[in-house]
Amino acid sequence: MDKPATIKDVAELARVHAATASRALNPQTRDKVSPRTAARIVEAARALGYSPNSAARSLRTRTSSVVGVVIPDLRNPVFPPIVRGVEDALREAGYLALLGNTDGDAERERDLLATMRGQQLAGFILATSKRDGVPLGPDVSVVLVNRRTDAGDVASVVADSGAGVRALVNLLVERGHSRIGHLAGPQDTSTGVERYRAFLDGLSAHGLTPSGVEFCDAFSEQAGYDATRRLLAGGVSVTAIVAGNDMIALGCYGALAELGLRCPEDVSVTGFNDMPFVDKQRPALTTVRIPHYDIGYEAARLLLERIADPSSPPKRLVLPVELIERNSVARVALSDPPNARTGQN
Amino acid sequence: MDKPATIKDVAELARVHAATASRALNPQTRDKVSPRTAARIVEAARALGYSPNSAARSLRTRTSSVVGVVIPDLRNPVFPPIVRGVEDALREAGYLALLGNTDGDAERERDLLATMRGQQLAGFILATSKRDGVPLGPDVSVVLVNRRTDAGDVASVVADSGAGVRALVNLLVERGHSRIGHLAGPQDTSTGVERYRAFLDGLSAHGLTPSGVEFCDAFSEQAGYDATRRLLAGGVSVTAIVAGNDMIALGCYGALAELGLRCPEDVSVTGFNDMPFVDKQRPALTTVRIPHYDIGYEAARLLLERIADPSSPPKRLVLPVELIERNSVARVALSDPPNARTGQN
DNA sequence: TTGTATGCGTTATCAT
DNA sequence: ATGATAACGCATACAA
Repeated sequence: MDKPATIKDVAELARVHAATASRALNPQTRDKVSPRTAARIVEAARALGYSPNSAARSLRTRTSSVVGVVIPDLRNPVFPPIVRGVEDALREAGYLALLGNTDGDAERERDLLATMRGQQLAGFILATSKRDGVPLGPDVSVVLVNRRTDAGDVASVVADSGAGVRALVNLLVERGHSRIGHLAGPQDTSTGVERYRAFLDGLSAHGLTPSGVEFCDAFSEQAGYDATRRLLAGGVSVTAIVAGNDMIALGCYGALAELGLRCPEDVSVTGFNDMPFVDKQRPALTTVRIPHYDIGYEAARLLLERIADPSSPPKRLVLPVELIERNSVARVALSDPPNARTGQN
Repeated sequence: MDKPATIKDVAELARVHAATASRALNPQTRDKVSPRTAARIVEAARALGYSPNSAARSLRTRTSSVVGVVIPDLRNPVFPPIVRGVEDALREAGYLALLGNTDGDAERERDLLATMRGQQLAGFILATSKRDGVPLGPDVSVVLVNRRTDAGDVASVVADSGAGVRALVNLLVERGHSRIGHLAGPQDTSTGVERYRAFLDGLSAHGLTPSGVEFCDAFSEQAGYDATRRLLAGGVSVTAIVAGNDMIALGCYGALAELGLRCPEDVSVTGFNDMPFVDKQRPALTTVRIPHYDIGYEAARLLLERIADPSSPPKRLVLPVELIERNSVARVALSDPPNARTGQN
C-alpha cells in the first residue's frame, strides 16, 4: 500500500464501478448517484485516504485548481498581504496559488507566463506594475491588481489612489499649507501617474498650483532622498511635501534631516501605503492606508467568478482607502509668511 | 489553430512519430535521436509555439516541476525573503513554487499538505515553526527551513541562532553588563528554545546566570510588551534585555518607555532577525541578521539535489549569522553599581 | 441510478 | 535511429 489510492481502489472497496465513484466524489455530479451508494463511496475514499490525482483530472478537464500569481518582488512590503489575501480566497474555493516574481522585467514576465501557461492554470492574478498590455490571450481568465489596462476588457482591483491623494492635499490645505511639493513615483507605473494626476487635481480644487514636482525613478528610499535634494536644491520653498509612497517619504525624511530642516515643524511630509513600522518612525508618518489584503482577496474572488463563468463581464473594482493621521503634518507656523491667497477658502 | 499545439502536431509537421518528437524535445533523451531529425523537430516545435502539457507529463511520469512551499504566514516579515530565495533557485532549475500559509495551525497544515500531495509535487519546503514531526511519508522529498526534526533523517536549512545569541551576550558583557534578562520566544518553536538555551549557555560561559527570564506566547510586539512588564514588575533589576526577536524587542521598547526607563541609557535591548526598518527605530536596534534569502535559496538547492538523487543523504545546513551593532546597547553607566564579579574577565 | 467505453497528451517499453 | 503501442488516472457521452 505504498502508492496513493486511485479512484479505482475506492470503487473496488465500495463495490461500484470507477465511473460511479467519480460521480459520487465530485460535488458537481453527486446528485446523479443514489445517496446510499454515495455515502459508501465517500466512506471508502476516506478509509483509503484517497486524494484525486490532479494531473489526470487536469488532463481530462483541460483545467486545474491552480492559479498563477505574478508579482514584481515579494520583498516589497505591499505584496505579502496581497498574496496572503489571494491565497485565502483561493483556498476557500479549493484552489492553490503558484507564485512568481518578475522584478518588473518584461522578459522575465513573458518567460514566467509562458512556463505557467503550460501548467493548465485556471487563471492568473497579475500584480506587475508596468502599464503595458497583458501578454495573455483572451481565452485565459485574468485579474489585474494595482493596475489597469487602458482598454476596459480586463478585470482589475485597485485602491482609490486618487481619493487618497486628494485627502492628503485637503489635510495639508486645512493645516494652512499652500506651498506644496510632490515627489512623484515612476511614471511608467500606474500608481505613479495616478497619484501625480490626483495631486494636481487636488491642488487645483483649492485654486493652488504645485510649488515643485520631482520624479523618482523608483519607489525607493534612495530615490526619495535624491528627489528631495533636487527639489530643494532648485531653491523652491515648500512647507509640505506629498511623497509618492512611504519609501519615498522615508528618503525625504533623511534628506530633510541632512539639510537641517525639521519635520514637521519646517516641512510636513506625507506618505502612501501605510507600510509596517511607518507608525514607529520619527515623526510617525501621516499616510494613506491601502487595504492590501482585501485587494488580494477580492482579486481572487473576481478571478474565481470569471473562471466559473467566463462569459461574465470583467468587473473593475475600486476599493476605498483610509487617511491615517499621525505626526508628520503640522499646521503651518505663523512665522512662516502665509501665501497671499490663503484667505480665499 | 485555437488550441495549443500538442506533441502530435509537432511530430506531424516534422514528419516523424510522436515518440520521436518526445525524445528529441526532452534533453534527457535527445541523444537517442539523430541530430538532423532532432533539429527538424525542434524547429517544428518552435514554429508551432509548442509547450508541453504538464498535466499529461505529470500523469505519465508521476512527478512534476512544481514544489510546495508551506509557511505559517507570509505577512511575517521573515518569510518574504525566504520565499523569494526559494523561488529564484527553483526558477533557475525550471521549477515553480506552489505557496501555502498555515497560520501555524496543525490541522491547516495537514489539509494543505494533503491537497498539495494530490498535485504530484516534486517535493516540499516546509517552514512551519512547530516542532512536531513531518506529516509526510518517506517517499516525498522534503527540506525543512528554520526548523529541524529531532530525528536527523530530514534535510534542513537553519541559521546559527546559537552563535547569534552568544555574540549578543558577549557584546553585552563586553559593555559591562552582568544583570541580563531574557524575553524568550514561544517554547513550542525551535527558534524559541534554541535561543533560550543559547542565552543560558552564553551567560554561563561568562560565569553569569540570568537575572530573569519571561516567556512570550508569540513572537509579537504585544507579547514582548507584556513579558517586559512581567519581568520588571517582579522587582528584578536588569541593565540589559535579550529579546527573542525584533518584534519582541519593539514591544520591550514600548514597555520601557511607559515605565520611564530610557533605552539604552537605563537598559540596553537586543533583537533578533534584523527586520526591515529596525534600523530606523529609536534607538536603532542592535540585532542579529539572518540570511533569510540565502536560507530559502539553499533550501531549494538542497531540495533539487534530493529530487535529482533521492538516495543522497539528507544534508543539514547551518548558515552563519551576523551581529549588527546599532544604538540600543550602551556601556553600563558608572552610576550603576557594577556587579562584584565584573572584574573577572 | 449505474456500468461501459473512450480519450485527454505524454513518455516508457518493446519491436523493427 | 525510429515507429508502434500501451498506460498513467480521471471524467464524460452513451448505453443499459
